[in-house]
Amino acid sequence: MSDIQEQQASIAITLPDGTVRTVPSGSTGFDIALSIGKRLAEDALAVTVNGRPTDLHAPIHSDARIEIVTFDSPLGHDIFWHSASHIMAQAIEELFPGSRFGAGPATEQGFYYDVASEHRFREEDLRLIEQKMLEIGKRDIRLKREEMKRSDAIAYFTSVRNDPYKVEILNDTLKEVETVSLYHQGSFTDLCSGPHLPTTAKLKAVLLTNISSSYWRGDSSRESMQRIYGIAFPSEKLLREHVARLEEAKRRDHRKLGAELDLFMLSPEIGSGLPVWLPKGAIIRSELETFLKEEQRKRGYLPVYTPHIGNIGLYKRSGHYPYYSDSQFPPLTYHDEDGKQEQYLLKPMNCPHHHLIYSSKLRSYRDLPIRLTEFGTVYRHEQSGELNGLVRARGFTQDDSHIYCRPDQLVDEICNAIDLTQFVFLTLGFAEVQTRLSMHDPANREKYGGTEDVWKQAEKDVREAADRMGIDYFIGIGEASFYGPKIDFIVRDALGRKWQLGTVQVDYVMPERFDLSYVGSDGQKHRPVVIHRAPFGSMERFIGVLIEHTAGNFPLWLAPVQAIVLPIAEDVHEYAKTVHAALLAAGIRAEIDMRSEKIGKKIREAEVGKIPCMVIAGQKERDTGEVSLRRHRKGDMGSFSVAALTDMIGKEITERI
RNA sequence: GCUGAUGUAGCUCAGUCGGUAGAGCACUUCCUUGGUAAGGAAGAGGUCAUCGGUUCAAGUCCGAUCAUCAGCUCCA
Repeated sequence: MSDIQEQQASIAITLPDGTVRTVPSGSTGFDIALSIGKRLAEDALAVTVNGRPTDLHAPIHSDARIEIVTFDSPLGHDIFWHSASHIMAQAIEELFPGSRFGAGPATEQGFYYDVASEHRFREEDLRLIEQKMLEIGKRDIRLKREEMKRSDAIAYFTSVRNDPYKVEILNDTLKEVETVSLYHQGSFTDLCSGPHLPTTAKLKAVLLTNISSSYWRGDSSRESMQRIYGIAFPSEKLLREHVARLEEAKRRDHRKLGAELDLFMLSPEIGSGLPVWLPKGAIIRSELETFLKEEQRKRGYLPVYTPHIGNIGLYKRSGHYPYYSDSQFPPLTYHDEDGKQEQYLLKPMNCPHHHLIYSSKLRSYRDLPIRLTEFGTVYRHEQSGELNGLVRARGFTQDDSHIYCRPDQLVDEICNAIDLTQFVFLTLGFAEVQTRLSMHDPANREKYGGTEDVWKQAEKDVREAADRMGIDYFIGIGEASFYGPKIDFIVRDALGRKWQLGTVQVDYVMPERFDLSYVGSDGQKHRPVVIHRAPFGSMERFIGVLIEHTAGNFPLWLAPVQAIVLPIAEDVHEYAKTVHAALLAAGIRAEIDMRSEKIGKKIREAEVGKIPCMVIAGQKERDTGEVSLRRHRKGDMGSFSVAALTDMIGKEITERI
C-alpha cells in the first residue's frame, strides 16, 4: 500500500453515544476530540481504543470504538497521576542528580514514586520539588513513546540511564515480554507501558503530601527506598477542592471525634493499642451488642461465654500459635508446686474454645446446625506501626460465632450469615460496602492447611452462596485465611482507607484438627463443617468506622445522650426537671442543663456535642404544659406536649431509624 | 518491626539567639435570668512526654526510651 493510498483510506470510529464517524486512517484521539469540540480537545488526556487506554497522539489505523479520556473519570485520574509521578521523578532527578527510581504508579488517591537517593528527603524538599514540577509543566514537554526490544531496553537502562531498578524489572517481571515501551520526557526517560499525558503542560497544580519508606518490590529483605506521595490536578481549583476534602476528613477522624465526644481513650499507662471505652462510648457499643443479640436470638444462635486465656496447647492444635506466633502476646508461663510448667495464651481468637464446647458432648445430625455466639475479646500483638485508634488495636472484641453444620446445610448457613451481615450494615446505614471473596493462592500452598480438594469444595460453596445471595463481589486471590476461604465486607474510612469489617469464613480444617464429629442417620461418625462469622468484625473497628461514617452524628438509638433539657431561665427549672424526669421515665437517655447561661449558649454547646434532641422549656412552655423541640443540625421543630414528645422519640429509638 | 515526622495547661497552639512559661477555648467563683449556635468580670490550672548528656544556665542543643501521626510490611 502506498503512502498516498494510506492517507486516503478512511476508518469508522464509533463514539460512546453510538454515533459513527468516518475519519482518515492514522487519525489520532486528539484529531477526533478536536472534531467533536475545541473544549474536549483541550481537556483530552488520552483515548481508549476498543477499551484499551492509548496515548492521545497515537495514530489509529482501523475501525474502532473510541472514548476520549478526560480528567473527569477514574481512568483519567489514573493516567494523570501516573504522568505526574514521572514529572516528579524528572523534577527529583534535576534537583538531586544521581537519584534512582523504583516503582512510580498512580494510586486511588494520587501517586507516589520510590526513590533511591543519597539525599535524605525532608519536608522542605517537597516544596522545592513541587516548584520544579510546575516549572516542568510550564516547559510544555511533549511525551514521546518509544518501543524497543527488551534486550535493547536492558542495555539502555544499564548504560544510558544507569538505573539498576528498571533493569531488574526488565530481567524479572517482564522476562516473558519481547517488546517494551519507554516514555521520553525531555531529559528524563522511564520504562512504562503507558499511556501518558500528551504534554507536561497539563499539570497545573500539585501537592506532595508525605515521605515514607518502602521496601524495594515490597520485600522486607530488600533495601528500603524513600517513597514520596503526592497528588496533582489539571487546575488550581481542583486542588483547592481536594484540600478542602482532606480537611473535612480530618474533622471526621474517629480518633479526634472519640476524644471530643468522650467516647474512648488510649493511654500509654494502660498500654499501646488497648482502647478503653468511656461511659458515652460504652453506650454505643452496648446498644450495638444488644441489637445484634436480639437479631441473633431470632436466628437461632446460642450465646456462650469463654475465658480470656487458654492453654497454649489449644492454639498449637488449631495451628494459630505456630502460624501467628509473631503477632501474639508472649505466653504466660506458670509453674506448679511440682515444678511442672503450663503455658497460657491471651486468646488471640475464640474458635478453639467454641470447638471444645461443641465436642463436649455427642452431637446428632438432628442437632445441627449449632450456632455458638459470643462477644469475645481477643488480644493480638499487632506491629506498633500498625496501631490506629480503634480501627487497629491490640485488644478488641469480636462478635464471633461458629456455626457447626452438616455439609448439606453449609450453603444455606453461609447465606444466612451473609443475610445477617447485610441486615446489620443496612441498619447502620453503610451503603457503600464492597464484598470480596477471599480465595487461596494455589501458587502458595504451604500457607494453607487442608488439601487442595477441600479448598476447591470450600471455594465452590462460598461462591455458590454469594451468587445465590445476589452479591456483587470481586475475587481476592491469596486473601483467604489459612483454614479456609472468606467472604469479607469492606468499607472505607473518612480518609478513603479500606477496612474489613464483617466476615463469613468456611472452615473444613479446624473440624479435622479438633476431631469434631456428629452421628449421622447411618449411625456413623461424620465431620461437621464450621462457619466463622462476625458481622461487625471487631466492635472497636466497627465503631471507629461508624464514627467517621456518621461524623459523630449518631442515629438516635445509638446517641450516648439522646436528649437534653434546656430551661430558658431559672424560674422554669422546676418545670424543666419534671420534663427531664418524664424523659428518663420513658427510657430516654436525657440530661438537663441548669447552668446560668443564656439559651443561645446552651444550644450551641448541645449542637457542638451532637446531641440529637434539644428540649427547650421556658415560661411559655410551662404555661401550656408543652416543650419545644430542636433537632441537631435541623433546627426548631415546634412545640409538643411532653407525652407526645416521649412517644415520638421513643418510637424513633425502638425502630432504630 | 522499618523509614520519616511530632510530643508545651483538659483542648488548639505561640514560645526569637540557650537566660526560670504564654494566648484562645474549656474549667471554678461572682455578676447577669435570658427565647433557638458563644453575656460580663475575676481566679485557678505546667516536673515543657520520660530518662540521661552538654552548659554558669536547657522547653530550646545532643542521645536513649515511651507514645502518637503518615506510609511500608502484616492482618486468624
